[in-house]
Amino acid sequence: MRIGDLAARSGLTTKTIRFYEQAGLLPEPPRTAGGYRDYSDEAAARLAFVREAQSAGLTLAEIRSLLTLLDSGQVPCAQVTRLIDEHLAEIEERLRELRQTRRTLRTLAARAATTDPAECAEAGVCTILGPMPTPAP
Amino acid sequence: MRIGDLAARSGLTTKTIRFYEQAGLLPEPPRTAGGYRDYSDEAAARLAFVREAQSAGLTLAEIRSLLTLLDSGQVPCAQVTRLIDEHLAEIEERLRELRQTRRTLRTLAARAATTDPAECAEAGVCTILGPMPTPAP
DNA sequence: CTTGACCTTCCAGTGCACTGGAAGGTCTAG
DNA sequence: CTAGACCTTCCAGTGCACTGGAAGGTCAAG
Repeated sequence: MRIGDLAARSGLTTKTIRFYEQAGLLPEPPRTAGGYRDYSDEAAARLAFVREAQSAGLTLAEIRSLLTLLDSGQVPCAQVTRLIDEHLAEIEERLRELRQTRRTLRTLAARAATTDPAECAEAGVCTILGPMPTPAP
Repeated sequence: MRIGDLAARSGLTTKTIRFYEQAGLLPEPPRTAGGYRDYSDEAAARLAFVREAQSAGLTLAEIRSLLTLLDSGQVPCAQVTRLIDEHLAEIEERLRELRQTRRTLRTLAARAATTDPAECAEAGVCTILGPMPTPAP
């Protein structure tokens, strides 16, 4: 599979795939006689993993270290488990934050729904952004 | 309140606060005779709102447009409501994504827990990163 | 043999959200 | 009056994750 096919299959650009290779996220594939990169299906799975991890908020550096560990084969799996657990904890934290923000925005939305534009005009500022029920962190 | 106090109160740096002012997120405060910025308590609330919105994944540009709308006073509150609803939808989407990733990582963790390091050594690659139960998007 | 799609490397630029540092002004305590 | 903390502006740099473009090579179809 050439880089264009892999790009199409993974939903990335060829640019991004070369960038990931250079960043150590994707191993250098074999080349054809003409010098083209020749990917196996495994590469697509790897890219999928990268995107997955990325959407979890992991940086490319973190993903690289995770992949390097996974790849090295002679890795203490316990360490892999620890890494995964760490990232799970991070995700839980982000979930909590997001839920908090959703709560805030919902409050905002409710206030906006019951706010008369006229009332906004009276006060100098739209009353929606008033004292917020935002528990200080 | 001077910028250092505001920084301490909001958990930001003075640099960041000036940056936010320059970015149009925080109105230019009045100055003391000596030229120091002189903030009211409202500024702290505004910064809290910015951080809140930011942790929801909104960019500073989005937050600025939201604040500008809220500030202009003569804004159709309906439009504010629409904006908030949009961002709520985005948050819901991010929550969905995060939950999916959490599922994936948990599967990974479970596999790692039941994987014998010896088995990893046999296959060229740690078996944890195998075929993933990742429903293609 | 040429056209066009696709590939190669290399280097530079973008957008976001800050962050650092220089050079200098202000204010309070001793 | 001076030291030190804190403030000012301005400009440049950082880190991340790409993205664009130039200059040129490869390959299948016509």
